[in-house]
Amino acid sequence: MGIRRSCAVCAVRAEAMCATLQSEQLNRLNRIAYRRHYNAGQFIVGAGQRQEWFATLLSGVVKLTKTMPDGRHQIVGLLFASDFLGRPFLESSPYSVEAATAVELCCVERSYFEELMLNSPALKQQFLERTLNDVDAARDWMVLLGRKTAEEKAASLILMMARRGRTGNGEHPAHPMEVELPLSRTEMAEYLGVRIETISRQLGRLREAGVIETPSARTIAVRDMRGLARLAGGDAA
Amino acid sequence: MGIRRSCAVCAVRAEAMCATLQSEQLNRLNRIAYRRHYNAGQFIVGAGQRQEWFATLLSGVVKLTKTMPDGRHQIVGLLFASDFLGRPFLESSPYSVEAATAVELCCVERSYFEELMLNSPALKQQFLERTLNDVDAARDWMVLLGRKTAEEKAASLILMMARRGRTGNGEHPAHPMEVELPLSRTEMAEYLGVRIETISRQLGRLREAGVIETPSARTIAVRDMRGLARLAGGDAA
DNA sequence: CGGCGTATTGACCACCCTCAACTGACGTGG
DNA sequence: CCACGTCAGTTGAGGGTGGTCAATACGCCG
Repeated sequence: MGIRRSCAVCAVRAEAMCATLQSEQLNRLNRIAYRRHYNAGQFIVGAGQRQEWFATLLSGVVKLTKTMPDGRHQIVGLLFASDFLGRPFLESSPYSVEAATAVELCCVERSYFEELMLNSPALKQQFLERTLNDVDAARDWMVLLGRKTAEEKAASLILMMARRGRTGNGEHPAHPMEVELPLSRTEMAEYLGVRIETISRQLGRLREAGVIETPSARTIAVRDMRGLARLAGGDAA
Repeated sequence: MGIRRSCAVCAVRAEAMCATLQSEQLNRLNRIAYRRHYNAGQFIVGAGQRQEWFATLLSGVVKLTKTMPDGRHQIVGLLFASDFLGRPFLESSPYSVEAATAVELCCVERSYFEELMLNSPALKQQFLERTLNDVDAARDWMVLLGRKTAEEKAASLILMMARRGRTGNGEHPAHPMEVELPLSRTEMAEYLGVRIETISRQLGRLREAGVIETPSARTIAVRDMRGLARLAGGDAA
């Protein structure tokens, strides 16, 4: 208490989109931005729904999912800390947005953000480059979904998580490096385009191959990063 | 002869990104833009290669493909007339770019385009909105790759082509509506994440179901658009 | 007509899906 | 303290979709 929440002490400030803002704009942002909290599993925005605000993800993991008329799900993207949440210039969200873990957001009104983008070329540039990266990431994932085997898919996911969720303790991470999965087996399956049983079996195979250990259902220890990358089918995907 | 190629008579001017440019900028563009031609199958930019120019696609179809170390291919995007070709703000192309049909491009130097985006907020806005649409399209395709059956994939592709390649002759297109496929069977397979033989068989099934006819290998006549959409698994993907 | 590349068709099989039973962790209540 | 229910994950058995390999048909061109 006492310390007002402020951009100055924001944990993701350096990596988030607002990093480009000038002090004057930042002061204003500081006054009008507000927080939202969600528990794991809660819906944030439904598909086809209009979202009246945009946000930067402060902590937790958010999943973007699409659902077919008959109920088949596909996770089409994950958001991590410092990522932007929202779809400007479109009336309704093209997918549903859901908290995969407990989530903390830093939000601004839709209209404010759109105005800010008009007045701040640097912000727009930031947003553009992020969006271009999103396209690249989505296309990378298309290779995984369309061309990789179940084992390669599982290995690729663990690899991605290991690279994202850096422990941050220096150049040479601990061996075996532990990865906390923000996804349940069901969510892993929805992300990789396979069934949950297949996930279980492939994790078993990776364990038998000696490249990972599974101390608990949500924890994976990578024993052989090189071998894992090889089983993932090469990173040129 | 006589008529100098000019933006004023450009067939895709209204839909292309340069539509936002003011007359002064357009005059300059008119002087320095130049054309490139490619035959079907030719490489335009190799993966990992630096592209010294960007372009608007005047005619033809361009495919963006990714290749795994062992040679597996996945088409991760198609470009049609008026689409933008290039990846600003990145040193090397994240995929290889190839002509699917004969292709005509209207090109400008990379440095010129990047400068133009700095000076023209409207152009940058255009580009941003296009890129956001690319993300949405890629994510739609992720649903197809991860969740649809082979039959749904085939139906979805034909449906997409039917909607893209409008004959332009009014509200009620001819019945049966003919679609000229810009892709070979191999390319269809690489786009849908299946084998070429599967494409053949699924087209056969759609023919037996009475929703399409195949007058020639590259021509598909849609007899029952509604039925095709149903077999495609619903458009909420 | 022969040759070549593309597409189709057939036979077989493997990978992954489906359905089902089982295990383990956790929480509640008797 | 243990019985019981619940939920997530694992494991097993069997089957279907789509992959693999091979032969055949078709279209185009010299």
